[in-house]
Amino acid sequence: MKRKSELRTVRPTNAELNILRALWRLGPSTVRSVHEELSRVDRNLGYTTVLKFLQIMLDKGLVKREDSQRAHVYRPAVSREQTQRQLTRQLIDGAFDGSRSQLVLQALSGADGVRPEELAEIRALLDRLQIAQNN
Amino acid sequence: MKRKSELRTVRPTNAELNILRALWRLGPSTVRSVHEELSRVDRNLGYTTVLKFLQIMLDKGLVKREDSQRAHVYRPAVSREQTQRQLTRQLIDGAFDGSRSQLVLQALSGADGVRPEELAEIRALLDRLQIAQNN
DNA sequence: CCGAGTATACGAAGAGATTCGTTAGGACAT
DNA sequence: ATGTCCTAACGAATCTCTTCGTATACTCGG
Repeated sequence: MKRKSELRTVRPTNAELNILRALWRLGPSTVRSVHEELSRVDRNLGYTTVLKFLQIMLDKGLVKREDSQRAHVYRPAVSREQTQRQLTRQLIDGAFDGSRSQLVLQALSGADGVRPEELAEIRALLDRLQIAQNN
Repeated sequence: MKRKSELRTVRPTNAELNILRALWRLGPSTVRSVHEELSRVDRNLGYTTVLKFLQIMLDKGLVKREDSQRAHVYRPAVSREQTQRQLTRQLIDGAFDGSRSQLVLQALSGADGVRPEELAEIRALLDRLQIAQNN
């Protein structure tokens, strides 16, 4: 009696996030595909574990399912960007007292490896923001 | 038989992070102080709940305790910055496939409220990074 | 039709996180 | 000394997350 009552999107747990990442990489996939993909990294991950998670995530509304075929096909119901936004906001609120820029500074400082083109991209975004503010 | 075996710092849970934030704000505090501080936001938080968490956190090495007085005084054993770094790294790895700059772009875009001085600060940091790279 | 192989569904165990109730002891005013 | 008021300590209930074992059902080649 709760399946349809998703006003806001649910926060994926760590394990769920792993599954979502596989789905974002692979696109619509069977349980088997997802399991194989994740097995590359975690050798001991069980098939039914993945299946169970996908069922849970279906219930939470994190994935959608096409079950016309015997092997059901799952796909993400939340976008990568949307999820990244959600988790980032959560971190900002939870650990940076709501200060977006503190997070940015944290992420950039001690930066051994931010590539030049990334720096340029960030700089470009800053320019756009600053222009927007001057209006 | 595990108290002293902290090679790396433990990831604080959500509730623990709340307590740490209170301690970072207040400085060394009794259970009562922390409880009062957190009660402002969560009206229903019990005193013994806070006490229990502080005991757990002491065990995990997240806080230190001065128990010469009857009312023990707790203080953070991990710094705010250290914890922010840890959690940020975790988010980058878990949700941004290790790309620091993707997180930065995410945090800045859709930015309704990044104040001008914050933008300037970020820009200054970028300058420093770029100079460092040209050496 | 039957068995081997592959799928989903279900339940439950075990670990971790969260929250308190209850107990017991110290301080101190009466 | 006794009752009141704080305090810490424990243990336990509850919830969530993670992981599988087992049961059951479908499919297809022989």
